[in-house]
This record gives sequence, structure tokens and C-alpha cells, in this order.
Amino acid sequence: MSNAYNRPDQLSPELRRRVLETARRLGYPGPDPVARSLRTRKAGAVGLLLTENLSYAFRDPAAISFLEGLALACEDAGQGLHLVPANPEREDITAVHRAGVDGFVVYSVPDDDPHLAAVLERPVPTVVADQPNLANVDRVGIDDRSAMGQLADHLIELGHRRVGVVCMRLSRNRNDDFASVERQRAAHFHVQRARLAGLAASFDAAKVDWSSVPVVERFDHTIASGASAAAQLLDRDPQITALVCTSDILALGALEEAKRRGLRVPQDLSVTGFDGVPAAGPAGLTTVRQPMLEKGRAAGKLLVEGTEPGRPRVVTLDTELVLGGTTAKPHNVEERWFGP
Amino acid sequence: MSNAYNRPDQLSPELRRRVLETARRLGYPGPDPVARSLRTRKAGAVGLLLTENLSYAFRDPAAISFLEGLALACEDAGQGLHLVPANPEREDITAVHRAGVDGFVVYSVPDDDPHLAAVLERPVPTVVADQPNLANVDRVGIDDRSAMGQLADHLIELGHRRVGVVCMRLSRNRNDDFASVERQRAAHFHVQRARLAGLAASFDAAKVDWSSVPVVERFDHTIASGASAAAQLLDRDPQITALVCTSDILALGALEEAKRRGLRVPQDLSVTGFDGVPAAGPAGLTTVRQPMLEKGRAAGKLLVEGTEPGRPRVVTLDTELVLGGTTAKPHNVEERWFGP
DNA sequence: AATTGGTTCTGAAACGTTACGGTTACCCGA
DNA sequence: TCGGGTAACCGTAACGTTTCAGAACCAATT
Repeated sequence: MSNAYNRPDQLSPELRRRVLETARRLGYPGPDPVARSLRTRKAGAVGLLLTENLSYAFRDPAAISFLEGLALACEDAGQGLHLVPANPEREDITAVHRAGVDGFVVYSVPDDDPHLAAVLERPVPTVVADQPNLANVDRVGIDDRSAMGQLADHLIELGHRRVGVVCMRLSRNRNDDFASVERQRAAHFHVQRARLAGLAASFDAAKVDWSSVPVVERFDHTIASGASAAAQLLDRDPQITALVCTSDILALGALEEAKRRGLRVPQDLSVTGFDGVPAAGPAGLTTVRQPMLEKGRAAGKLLVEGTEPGRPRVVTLDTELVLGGTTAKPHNVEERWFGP
Repeated sequence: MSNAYNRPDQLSPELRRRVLETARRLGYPGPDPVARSLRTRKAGAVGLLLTENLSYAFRDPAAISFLEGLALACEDAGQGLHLVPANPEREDITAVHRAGVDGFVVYSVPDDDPHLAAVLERPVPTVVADQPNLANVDRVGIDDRSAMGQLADHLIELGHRRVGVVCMRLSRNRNDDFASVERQRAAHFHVQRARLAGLAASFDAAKVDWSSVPVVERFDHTIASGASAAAQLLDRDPQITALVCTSDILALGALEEAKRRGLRVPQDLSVTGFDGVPAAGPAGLTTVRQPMLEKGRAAGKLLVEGTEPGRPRVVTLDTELVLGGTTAKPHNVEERWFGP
């Protein structure tokens, strides 16, 4: 009987000593955590689902910050953090079923992801981050739509009317090409859909027909992707005065491509990002800063604090428009003042 | 009977359908992963122990790379990655006991860490990284001593004789101050001890009495720590011509401090790092590049491939001396040629 | 001396699964 | 018609823990 380990007060010191002594003599390695979990119905760990190769979590600065916050919340609660290996390519859902956790945090997965469905079917609390309104699921995020709208308004005020957009993947199937308005509207990634919608609303309001604005999509979220997307846009329309990117990583790639072409930023081309990752500061990027660390921490807190069966709790964090040195008036704006 | 879920071949499609149907009707959420783990004696997850606040793993670039590699190995094997919350300040060992994992990777903990002891007592395979020779434990690392020796030789060749050293914490107790030779020798962090030993050997061989070389220790591994340590050294001896830092992070801090003082690098002061983190490239840092990602991947592979009970396996990875723009001859080296 | 109260100890049940062996049912050839 | 073999099905034990009820014990009170 291993009350000796957990309830030292329930038995006499003498017996405890004797039990522990014989246990050691018999080579007893201490209570088995899995059996304990089975009995107590507590795994002592929070599961994290992200629909990317696991290692992606350590490659994307925004994801890293989110994880840092989540880890903070977990260690405050004495919980482990169990990263679930959910390969996006394969629809192999078993990892979700195998994870012995007390709850899940789901970060930025498409709304039609089978892994997400599997998580929701499990009888454990779940918190989603950067995710659309899911019936009866706690959620933390930002107002992507209005934040991106603000950024668009900034560009519009500067005088930009001919812009190109670089966005992250919109769906689970790869499309490294232009994205039609229908595809934008049908995007399965809430964050991307909302940001594009914010842009569309602002530009439409400024009498720029959104359907004429080229939007290029990239499946991989890397600087190289941002660069190639920028190239694709500038090849299509060299008259573009601003590139709006839905993430800082993509924007950093766009900056690289601009440099390669000898385009001066912001004189010849304005570039904007989104997220406010550490590397955005040195680059002077105009972007929307969002509190990724707080987002992760909030998600973790929501989960470990336990969810009462009432209506789902929603945490919406503030964002901040950061005006850097990568945006300015387009150089042909004066001409336009005196134009026809 | 939930053979229906796992052994579709053992029963007729008809029965399977019927079982699954009633299961759904009864609201059966699928096999419980913890009970399954208990029965099969497999948790499907790898535990990671690092003796820092969990969130540290996402703040230190070197740790991030290690984790990325580890995550790669885990997802290849379809294993989860369970981050164990081991608070270094508190000796609370329970998290190690509660973790339902099939094995542990232990990364860069002091050799007297109670968490490490707890891991080794558990009857699961263990791989340590950046750790000293542990009897019968698989291990992956680099030759810190000779790599640092090479770096020291480079400085010595350039003519540096009066140097200062900034190192990471040497022990679990905080000492943000000079570290005596005894303290260096008794360091509980293998990596730091080996690097200092490498420096000592090289400088001693160059007839620079190691005990006269000031070594400043910092508990927190941050850029700010590196800066304040550099300041402490330069305050003590403004004649120092080179600062050797045992990590790139600390070296980046030293560069900041040099700039603050108006010291030109490398003309007035040489600075070296260790690790080869991404930020070292842009900074032009002279450093030792080590394959952190590979290290993590190797550790993961060793673990999931299973350890045969023979002698422990040891993987030693190669390092590369990277000569950047932060080292040069000390400006008084010519004088010395014609000196007494 | 018997009842009460409290403490320490012991035994058995339950957590939910999988592995395994036994039983039934069925089909085919003799 | 019967025997043998295979496929499908079913029941039970075991994984190692915790919990909880009750037994045993001792001391103190009536």
C-alpha cells in the first residue's frame, strides 16, 4: 500500500518507514503515474493541438510566444504541457485519442480540421485560440478584422489605392497562387478570413473594388514564401504601391524581395505586416502588434481554471497599430492630386 | 467491447457497425487514453525535463532549436512531447513522478539536480543532452572543452593575453558575481565547466595564468545579463582586450555594453560567443556553431529507438569555429612586439 | 467492566482498457 | 449425418493505483 508516499499523515512513522524500506529493497520504483491518473482521473497535463508539424511550433516566432505564455500558465498550475503530434497532411487522428491530458488548447487550426473535431469529441475541457466562434467552446483571440481594418485605413489615408496582398494558407489544400474572392470568403482559417475581410471592408469603403485587389496565398509560413509571393504580385502589377501581408514573417519576406528588386521601402513600396514579432522591431515594420504571450497565457488560464458548463467564455485581447518606417505616401500621390 | 475501435479485423463489419452505433447512442467518447496506457504500458509520449521555468524553453534560441529537433524526432515516431514543469527554485519533484511518459530526455540540468535523480529512478529509458558522463545513460552532446579551446587558441593567436570571461550559472545557487577557480571546477553544469576548462587549458598553455583571468557568472541567461557582466569585467579591468562569453546570448549583451561605452568592436574590444544562434549571424559574432537541432533530434531518436541494456550509447556532434567580425588583434599588440 | 471515541491499519472495489483463451456457430468435405 | 476446422464472438483477468469502509487496537470515560 503506497499511502506511504502520498498520505504520510495517515499512518505511523514507524510503519511508513518499514513500508518504504521494503519497497526499496524490492526495487519498487514508486507509484506508477499512469495507474494513478486512471484512478484519480487527472493526467496533470494540458494538451496542445496545432495543425502543423510539431516542430513548426518552434520555428514561427508568433507561435513561440504563444507557447511561452501557455507554458507560463501551465507551470503556474503545476501542469505539464503535452504537445500532440498532429500531422496536417495525414488525417491521422489517433494522436489526439492517445493523449492522456486533462484538457486541450487548440491553436490556429482550420475549422474543418479532423483533429479539431476529434478534440471536441473528447470529454475534456477545451479552449481554442485564434479560432472562430465555436458553439460552447471557450475562446481567446483578438479582433483580427477590425485590427486589419485599421491598418488598411492607415494605408488608404496615406493615399494607397493600388495594393497587393500576401496571405497565409486559407485552406488545408495547398494553393501557392492567387486567391479568388470566393476562396477568401470560404477560407477555413478564421484568422486569415477575418483579416482579409477587414481589408476588403476598408478598401471597398474607400471605393477600391476589392475584387480587383490581387491576393496571393502561400501555404508555407516562411520568409521565403513571403518573398516569392511579393515577387508574384509585383510581376503581375509593377504599379502596386503597397504590399499588405497578413503576418510579419511574410512581410519580412516581402521586404527582402523589394530589396532584391532595388525598390526602396517606403519610398517606392510600402510594406505592412501583422503580429508584432520581435524581428519586426529592428526591421521597422509597420504592423499590428498583438499580445501573443498573453494570448497563450490566457488560453492556459481558462483551461486550468476549469470551465463551468454555462455559456462559453470569450477573451478578446487588445491590439496596437505600430507605425514603422515601412509605410509612407506613394510617390505618385502628388501626381494624383493634380490628375484628371 | 472496444475491439471495434482498434481491431476492425477481429469482428464482422456488421457487428462493428452495430457496436459503434450503440456506443454513439450511449454517448461513449471512445477508449480512454489513460486506461489504455495503463494496460498497454505505453504512454505514447516523450518527457522533456529542463531545469528552468518551462517558459524558458521558448525564450532561449538554443533551447528552441533543440526542442525543434526533438519535436521532429517525436513526430516521426508518432510520439507526443510532454514538457515537464520542473521549477528550479523549488525542489518539487512530483511533476517528474506524475508524468505519464515512455521515456525522458533531460536537457542541460545540473548534475546534482533532484529532478534528474528522480528521472533516473523511474524505470523508463532516459537520454541526457549536454550532460556529463552518467553511468549507464545514453547521452548526446558536443566536445565543449575542445571547441572552447579552439576559440581560445584563436584569440591567443591574435595576441590577446588580457581577457575577461562571462559565463552562465555554474550552480543552482545564484551568484551574479566573479567566480573563483574553485567554483569553476566545482560547477554542476557540465557544459559550463567543460567550456571554462577548455579556456583554462589554452590560456595556461599560452603562459597566461588562468587564476588571474576574471570570470564573471550570471544566473539568468539573458542579453541584459551579458551586458551587466561585461560591465562588471570592464569596470574591474579596463585594459581587457577580449571578452569571452560562454553563450551567444551573453555575447550579444557584451556587444551592447561595448557600444554603450563607446568601445569599438573589434578594434578596441574583441567579443566571442558560443552556440551559433540565428541572431549571431547578423551580429557578425565570432562563435562556435553547434548543431542544436541535430542534438535534439539525436536525443529523440536515441530514445524512441529504444535502448538496449548494453553499455550506454554516446553521440558526440561536430562543432564549427565561426570567425566573425567581432574578433581582431588587440590594438596594443604591435607595441608588445617592440616592448621589453 | 463495558461503552465510547479515536487512531492505525487492512482488504476489497473500482477506474477503463486490452489480451487472451474458451465457446459458439457455421461451413465444407467425407 | 457427422466430424473437423475456421471465423466470429464473448467473458474474464490483469494493468497499479486510490478510495473507502470497516476491523482491530488502545486509551479514556462512564
